[in-house]
Amino acid sequence: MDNPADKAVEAPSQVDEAPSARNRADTGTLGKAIAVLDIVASADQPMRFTDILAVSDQPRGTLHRQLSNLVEEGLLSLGRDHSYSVGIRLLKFAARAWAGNQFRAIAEPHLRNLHDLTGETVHLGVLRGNEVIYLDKVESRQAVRMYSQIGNASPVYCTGVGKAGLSALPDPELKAVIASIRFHRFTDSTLTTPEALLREIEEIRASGNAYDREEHEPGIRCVAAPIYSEDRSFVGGLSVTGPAYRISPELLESWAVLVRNAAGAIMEDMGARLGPRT
Amino acid sequence: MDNPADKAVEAPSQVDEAPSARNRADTGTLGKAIAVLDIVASADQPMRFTDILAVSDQPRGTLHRQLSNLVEEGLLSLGRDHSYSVGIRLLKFAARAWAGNQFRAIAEPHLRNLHDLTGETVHLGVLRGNEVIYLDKVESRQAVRMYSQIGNASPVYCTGVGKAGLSALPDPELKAVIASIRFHRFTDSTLTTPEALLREIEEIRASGNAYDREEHEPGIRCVAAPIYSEDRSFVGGLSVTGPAYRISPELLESWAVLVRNAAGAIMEDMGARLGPRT
DNA sequence: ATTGTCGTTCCATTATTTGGAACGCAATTT
DNA sequence: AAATTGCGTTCCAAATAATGGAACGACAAT
Repeated sequence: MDNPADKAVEAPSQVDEAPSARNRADTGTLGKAIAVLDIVASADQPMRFTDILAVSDQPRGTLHRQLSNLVEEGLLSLGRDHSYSVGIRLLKFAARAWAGNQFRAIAEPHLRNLHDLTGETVHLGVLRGNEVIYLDKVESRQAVRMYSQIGNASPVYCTGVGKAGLSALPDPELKAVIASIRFHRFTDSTLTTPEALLREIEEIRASGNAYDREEHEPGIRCVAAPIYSEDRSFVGGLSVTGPAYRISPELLESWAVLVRNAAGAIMEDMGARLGPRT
Repeated sequence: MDNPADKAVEAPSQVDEAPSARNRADTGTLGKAIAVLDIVASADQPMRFTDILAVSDQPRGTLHRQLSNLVEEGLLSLGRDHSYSVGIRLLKFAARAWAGNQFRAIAEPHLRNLHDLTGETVHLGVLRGNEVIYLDKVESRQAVRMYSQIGNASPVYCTGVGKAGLSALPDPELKAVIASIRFHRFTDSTLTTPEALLREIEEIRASGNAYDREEHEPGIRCVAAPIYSEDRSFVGGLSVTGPAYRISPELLESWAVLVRNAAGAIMEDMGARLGPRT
């Protein structure tokens, strides 16, 4: 594996204990088990015991019991070749999470409207740590299978929705999230340093729009805008995405205001339906 | 092969720990936390603390910490009105579970084929305890939104896929599952006793097909067939479903062989791709 | 003001997780 | 064939985290 520019191996004394108390949230035994689950879920292929042992920092015996419990609960499934993969029980949970998600339900008509206006694919996502999780999407040709994008987790620093979300975070949290990123160069345009990212966040805050200029996938551009609750306890975004050959930078920019308006409308609706409370 | 008179015969040295020893699978702290998660996920509406307290048999302090941990981990989300709902982090896990699921991938072309032959909706599901979880579906009009059925959990005893799956279980497990069912009468035709269910399982074993004759939803019929691994460690099924006004019992029965063939083809494919190993 | 409900916090007791070491089994090497 | 290596699994005393009864604070209704 090549580590060209992401040699930012450690910035040791950067974030001292206090600010980074974010991820050290002490969720006890559950947290450790879910961390193991996350390792398996984040892998591109089924992992065997030793693979997991290498990346988790748990001792053999402990890890084995954690995996066994996860399997027993149906959160993982253990193939006959001793490979672990994510269990189907999670489908049930996710189906409920999706169907019951207020934000998604409120945003949906606005996504459709934005799609009608632009003719391109519209995505809705929320920030979760240093990832963005897509909640919904609207596109013309439904040839793509369900679950295609929904539920997918992508990095914050090279997606429109991700950067839009970051721009809505208060500075302390923003710094904490950025500090937790391990930058990977997906394309020539990918931002690979905290400094470059921070600089762009400032621009996004000024303009109200984030752009993905083929930073995640070559040939894919998008314009996004942030969506957030008043207290910033909830942060997400929506975006319009299309192929570079069809979407010129100028066209993309002409959609910026539409995206901002849609984001604003969604926030207004959320305020109306959730917000009258102090 | 049928064990006709295996009534309440107790196999003394068998698993007679306790009738409910099944769910006492000792997954420790994790199991308790997931049980709480399941309570929230199974509810039709967001639950408040006291609601959960009433159905979980945990003391206040304990439950509160479990909920807090689940929220902290993103498996639950806590609304400002103190209501808990399933967290979006589960979407990420589920997306991986779905995309990486071998069974689903192998079955997909057969589902499409079955849909082409019948013109009606085809479902694929697996057994999970006394529920069936739908993994995939193929239908003509994609008007229904994604996640519509996929990931949904339905009772085993009143769905085609569920009863088909049950018929593939070895008797001890079958009895254990049936013992764990809390029967609910959805329609006039719903089976509501273990005896009636067992009787029907025998018929399914004999014929190879399970039917849902408007037992779950009025006006909805389906014919199903079981799919299982050789050692029965994995059990599921597939079905063709349609509205009663369009699907006569005779038509439904004429599809039975198609459904059985599709199920057989899927099992063959699974054997080829997973099975040559002893 | 008063009572009741609900969510939250506290802390000594208790039960669970922990993790180093050893085991059993294949596949590979000598 | 015998020895070795790699891998998943099991065991158990020590360490740690979960437990749960009780008290607290906020808010609403009386």
